[in-house]
Amino acid sequence: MRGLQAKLEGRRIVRAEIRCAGLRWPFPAGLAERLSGAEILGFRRRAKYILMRLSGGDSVLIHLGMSGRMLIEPAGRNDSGPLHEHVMLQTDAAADGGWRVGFVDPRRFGSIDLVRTDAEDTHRLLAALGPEPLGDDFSVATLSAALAGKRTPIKAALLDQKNVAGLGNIYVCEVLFRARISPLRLAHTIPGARAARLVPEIKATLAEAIAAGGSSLRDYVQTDGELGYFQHAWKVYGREGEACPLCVACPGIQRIVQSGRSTFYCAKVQR
DNA sequence: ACCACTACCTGAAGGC
DNA sequence: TGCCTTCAGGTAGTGG
Repeated sequence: MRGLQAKLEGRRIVRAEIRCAGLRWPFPAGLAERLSGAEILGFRRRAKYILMRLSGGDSVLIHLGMSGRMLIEPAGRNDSGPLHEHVMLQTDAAADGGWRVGFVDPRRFGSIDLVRTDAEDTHRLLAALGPEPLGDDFSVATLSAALAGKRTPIKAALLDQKNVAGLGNIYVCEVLFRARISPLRLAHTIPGARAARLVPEIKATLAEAIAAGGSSLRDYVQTDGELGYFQHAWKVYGREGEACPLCVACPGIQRIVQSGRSTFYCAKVQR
């Protein structure tokens, strides 16, 4: 997001190449034509979506799925880019020579759609999303209300984007560990003292992740091989069998499967 | 209504 | 060495 804003805001798209019919869903009709010639006015994030606002009243709704990334390089290359670069935009030369923006997504879980800027939040993918965890709308009171009466495990409830938007599997594991709450505990037992522990940990974990430049897949190596990703700070995720950082004589970090997803936790610390 | 489970996709990693 | 299987992730849709 920060790189996108710094390099692309105020620039005009002079070329758009669409190299496949779609990813998670088909691309909207006329995507290349509606991108070409538009000025990039700004960016906004909502949950795991990026919204790129264009002149002309369109916003581009982008989801990076799990393996997607936006590759920004100085313009000049005329080849088809790296493997799995499905969409490529080029901006005007201006003072810096322009940029080549590639949407690269090997596993094709990402998506790109268009939505009218004045109705962004009514898009079917955004309409039902819960509050932004870093916003004022997300509080002990609102999370408690969302979880009240739910018989599903808290792990699944935090992954449900209707309750809180933007948490993925890794962050939910980390957040529950930091709040010392068992992932198996039913959601309706969280409101109250446990929610009071959980909410600050959700905010702190996401704030740290954003400051560190985001997360990365355990099995997906960035092409630049750059280190310094948030994964180095994971306390439980991917650490099955390792010692729990908070207790000495416990059996260590366990891996279980909930809702078809891996959960990592310490059964002694998390209750 | 609520909740659990699966399909979608590709590449990495592990087993034989 | 190389083929085959398994697994990871987010979310819409299905089935219970």
